[in-house]
Amino acid sequence: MTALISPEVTLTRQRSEQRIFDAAERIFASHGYRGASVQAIADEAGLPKSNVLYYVGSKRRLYVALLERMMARWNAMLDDISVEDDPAEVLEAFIRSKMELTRTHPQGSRLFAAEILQGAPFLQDYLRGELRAWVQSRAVVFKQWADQGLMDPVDPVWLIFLIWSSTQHYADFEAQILGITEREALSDADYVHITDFLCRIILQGCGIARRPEGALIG
Amino acid sequence: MTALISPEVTLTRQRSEQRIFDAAERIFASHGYRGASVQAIADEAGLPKSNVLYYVGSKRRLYVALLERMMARWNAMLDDISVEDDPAEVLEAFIRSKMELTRTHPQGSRLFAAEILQGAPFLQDYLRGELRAWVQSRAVVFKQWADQGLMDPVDPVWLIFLIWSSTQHYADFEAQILGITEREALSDADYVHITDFLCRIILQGCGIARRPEGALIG
DNA sequence: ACACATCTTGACCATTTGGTCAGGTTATCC
DNA sequence: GGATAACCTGACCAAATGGTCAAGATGTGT
Repeated sequence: MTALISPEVTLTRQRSEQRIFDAAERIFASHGYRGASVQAIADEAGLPKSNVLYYVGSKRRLYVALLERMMARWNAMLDDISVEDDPAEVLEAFIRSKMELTRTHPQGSRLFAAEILQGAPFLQDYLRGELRAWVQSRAVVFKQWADQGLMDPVDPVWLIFLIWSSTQHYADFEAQILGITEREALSDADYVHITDFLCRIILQGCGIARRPEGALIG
Repeated sequence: MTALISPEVTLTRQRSEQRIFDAAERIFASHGYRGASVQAIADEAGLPKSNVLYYVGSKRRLYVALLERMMARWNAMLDDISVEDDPAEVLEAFIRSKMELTRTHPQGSRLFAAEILQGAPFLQDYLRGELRAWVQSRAVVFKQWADQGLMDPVDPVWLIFLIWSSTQHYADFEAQILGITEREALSDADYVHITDFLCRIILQGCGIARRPEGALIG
């Protein structure tokens, strides 16, 4: 096939890796790192096992690549905030974008959950580095908002975890939710309702006036 | 050893099963059903593999027994409610007991999460039967409270999921939480703070007056 | 048409998997 | 001190595991 200058990537390779990655994400999401077998991933992708290994090198490398892909999506969602911003807008945007990540990438969300469940051996650096810094920087701003009387004085870190957990849940526990609510799947309309619900409860729960139109209240 | 009338259980058996169950709960919680190996469980329990299998019969039976043990704990937590009850008290008790389950049985909580993550193949009946009925019966009462103006008209089912998710999170995502908050473990004091935080946000978020002392408000 | 890198895959390997079993040890009741 | 049921475990098994490799198929730039 085409003789390419080193770092470039064939079309064939792109297509195969796409199939493998998507298949692997499903399998790893369901069964975790150890519970997933290369054979199962190959079957899911409709390729021979040796072909899968030709592209990804090893099960471990494939898993790490998938985690990195998911962390990249996560990072893409996180934008900066400042004290000058409106708490209502920021928190609502935060909830909505996190929920959107769950809705558009349920498998990736579950993959992430499975990794945390096994003690996050592959994510220690990320959690203790980037993500910790991210949380702490938001926490500072939340604290300032509370000091200014723009929201109730709640612990910012638990608040962030509340938003993460309540949205993440709709990917990780989808099977439970579908079983209980007698649904085949969660529709886009369901996601709209749930997101509105969460925005409402959490903003009101923090004592944040919703979209105060004007400016400061304190 | 003692010749026992059939259904009774030896002390030796009790002790061995205890060790095996606890070890298995840890391993299954970390790695899921497929990812856990009998050998790993045996090592964790400090017993030869054949001895583990002597007691539990098979990996599958062990897993199912553990799920049942966890569901029993869950059921023990769920008590009945009626329209006459005080919404604030009921919701707060609900949050507190769910959080207590998470705190006292983190491994079991994670085991449950892993089972749901893999699509809940062993819990379909439970989810679509008992648990669905439980949710629906609470939903009816919540709805009546809302109609009486005792709380905001929020969807009861999403509210229940919010409580489940925000509490469950502290078991399932413990590794993430510890990494981000620079903790070695969550202390009892942490749990108290988090529980208070969640009660506060969720009750206020639903427009429920906290412990109104007197009686109805509507 | 030739060269050459990419791709494809069945055969194969050592190790681990869940599970069985036979032959033994232990403990307690009578 | 037997009798007997419970307990224990190393040896073993077929199947599945992650991974390697060699030999060939494919495609494209020149």
